[in-house]
Amino acid sequence: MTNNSQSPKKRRGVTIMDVARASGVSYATVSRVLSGYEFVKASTRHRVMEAVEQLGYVANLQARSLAGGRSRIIGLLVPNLDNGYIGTIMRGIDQELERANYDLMLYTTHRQPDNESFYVNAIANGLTEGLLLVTPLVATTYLKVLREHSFPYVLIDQVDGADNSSSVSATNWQGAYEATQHLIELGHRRIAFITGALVIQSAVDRLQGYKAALADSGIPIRDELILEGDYLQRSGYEISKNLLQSAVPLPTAIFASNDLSAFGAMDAARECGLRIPDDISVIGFDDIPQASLVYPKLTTVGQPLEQMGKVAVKMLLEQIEGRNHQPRRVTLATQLVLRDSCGSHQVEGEEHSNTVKRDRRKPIQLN
Amino acid sequence: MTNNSQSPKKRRGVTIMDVARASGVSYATVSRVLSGYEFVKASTRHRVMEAVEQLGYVANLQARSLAGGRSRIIGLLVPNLDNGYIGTIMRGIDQELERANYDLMLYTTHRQPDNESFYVNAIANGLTEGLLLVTPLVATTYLKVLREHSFPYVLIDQVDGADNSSSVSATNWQGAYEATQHLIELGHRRIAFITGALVIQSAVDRLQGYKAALADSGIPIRDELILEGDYLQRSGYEISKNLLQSAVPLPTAIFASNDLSAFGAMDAARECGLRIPDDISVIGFDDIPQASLVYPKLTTVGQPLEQMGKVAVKMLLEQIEGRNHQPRRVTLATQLVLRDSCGSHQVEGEEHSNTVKRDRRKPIQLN
DNA sequence: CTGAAAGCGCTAACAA
DNA sequence: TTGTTAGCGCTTTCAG
Repeated sequence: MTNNSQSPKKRRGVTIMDVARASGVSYATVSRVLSGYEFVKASTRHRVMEAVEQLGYVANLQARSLAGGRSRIIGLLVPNLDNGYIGTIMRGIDQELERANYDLMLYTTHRQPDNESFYVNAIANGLTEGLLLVTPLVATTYLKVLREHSFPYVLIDQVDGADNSSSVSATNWQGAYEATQHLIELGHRRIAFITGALVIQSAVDRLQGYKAALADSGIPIRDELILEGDYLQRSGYEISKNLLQSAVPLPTAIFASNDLSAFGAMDAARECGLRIPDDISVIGFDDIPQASLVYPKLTTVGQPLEQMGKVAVKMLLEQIEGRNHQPRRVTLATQLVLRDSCGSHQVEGEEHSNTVKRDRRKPIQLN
Repeated sequence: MTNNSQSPKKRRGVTIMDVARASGVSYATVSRVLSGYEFVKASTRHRVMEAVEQLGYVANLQARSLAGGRSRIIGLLVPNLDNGYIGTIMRGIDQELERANYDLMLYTTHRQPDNESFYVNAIANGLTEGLLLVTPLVATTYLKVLREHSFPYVLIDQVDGADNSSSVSATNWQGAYEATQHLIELGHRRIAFITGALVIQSAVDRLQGYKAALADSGIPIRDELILEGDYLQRSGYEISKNLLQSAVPLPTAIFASNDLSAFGAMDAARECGLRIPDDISVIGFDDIPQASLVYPKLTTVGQPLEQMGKVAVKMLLEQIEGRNHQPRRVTLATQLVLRDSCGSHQVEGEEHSNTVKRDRRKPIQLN
């Protein structure tokens, strides 16, 4: 009978026992050395380390974690991997995790949005020491689960309105305000706004910022210029197409709630024979990597995505390592990134009035 | 003395024991039910499942895996997360993993390229059931380790020349051949080529494909038009800048070994006052998402990155699930993606000769 | 069909 | 300073 077992066999590596044998101590001592326990005779430590080296021993995370140790793994829950947005945040997360010597488990939920709660369960029960959530559309139901277990987690680019969760987000309101103001200063008066899905707080904040800026400049808010989108390029395109084909007079600028929908708007504008920025200005939000690749390069409100990832990790580790358990809400500043998709517009029958100037951070000029 | 333990306390969830108690069976039976063991009385199974449901039991992966079960986690080792390339592959991986109900552990090695072997160790010894490697620059040393442990792994976009590893890659040679041929058919004769790092097999293959196409068309291969790059935008830029400032006569087309360096080439061309594709054509390789966003949209050799991810997962699972252990090398077809960055060039003193036509797959026209 | 029991590799008291 | 030992939660024989 041949020995081709059907089930995958577990191949075992060098264990702590092997090291113990090789260095002539009990395996508890090996464990002590490995965990950096202080009171081990230097010579013993030395011998153990040598054996470790020699045998190429690497700890078995699961056993360690099962036995009450630390897995040094944190989980990242994201809706999908479809655009640079997540990727950029991940880069920040990854960098910070590296510094702290943690590993990353990636959970994608593009699957069953409802079932996210299952994940959370599995995770909380499982090998992860903490969770990073980039899930704008979460049914906040499972945040409760996490909190009940006092399981460490941090929300990214999302706040937990009712409850108190730690979160990292950006100045959505202000970013939108400044972007709008920028357009106004360029002379635009008819500024269309494409929202994100309005169940998302950040989307609402951006809308409010837009409205506030208009109001502060005494420009009437026209409902027909506010279109509800969902942060996707496709909807940005369709909404804009529709708008540009029907609105009279045409808006002279479109402010899209995120870069992706701004790309859609650009496509639509082009298809309608409009030149950007000559005939119409477009401004986005996020500053994902593609923003500087499209043509013309997109002027946008930069979110410090990478930074947000980093900060989130820091906050999470604070919780995990027991330094701080109070929920903290950190808000990072957005910054207007001037590129090529916005141009000035001659306001008819009005000399270029000195529009409201507020104290504000200097936008940066990028290429 | 207050009870604020400094170390993160382990919070325990519902265990198999709880379920056993609740359903009045031994915990071994619960385990059986959970693992889909056939010979359990239907009624028992039912009772157990109910308890599971009711208690919200979720298996502890580590315990399961430690005890010889399956963790259903596979590891992905990547150099970094810096561009859409990895992201696209990941998307494919993720999709396939979802179907098979596995989770993903992400290891980024942008850190210490040397230390990758450490990872492999840690992983092989750890919680992962298999490994996907997207590490073009690996010191193949640790592949040996994996093989010795007969640990399942699959290389993506990379082949293991000497040894026999399972791998998924694309038709690099042919893709480059076709791209070059395309340029030739457009009338180009002076075609510069920016290589990838030539320690990478795919980079070499692409170079060979380029040379072969030239040779087959009777066009001399000029060393001064072959520039060694490293797949990065920056080097693509610098190399091209340099070339465009010094070469006489100028090349009429640049074939960059990947999209990123093609972007660099485009930047350089623009800076030199050259219009694309009017003055100079640029063609890339990969077809990362950004390729259709840059201006003009990049004509490129499409690699089925997402598909490669999927196939890699399939192959890995074949190994893990014991269906197939022989190393398999799968090569997926590349496809020329025609966009806007290439134009025809009038060949001087030569009527448009009927260039070599081979049987080839039809390129696709995209926007 | 189901229970009992032996670990998987490691950590963390508890002794010595 | 070091050894002994009891689990962590689960899978898997081995007996019923």
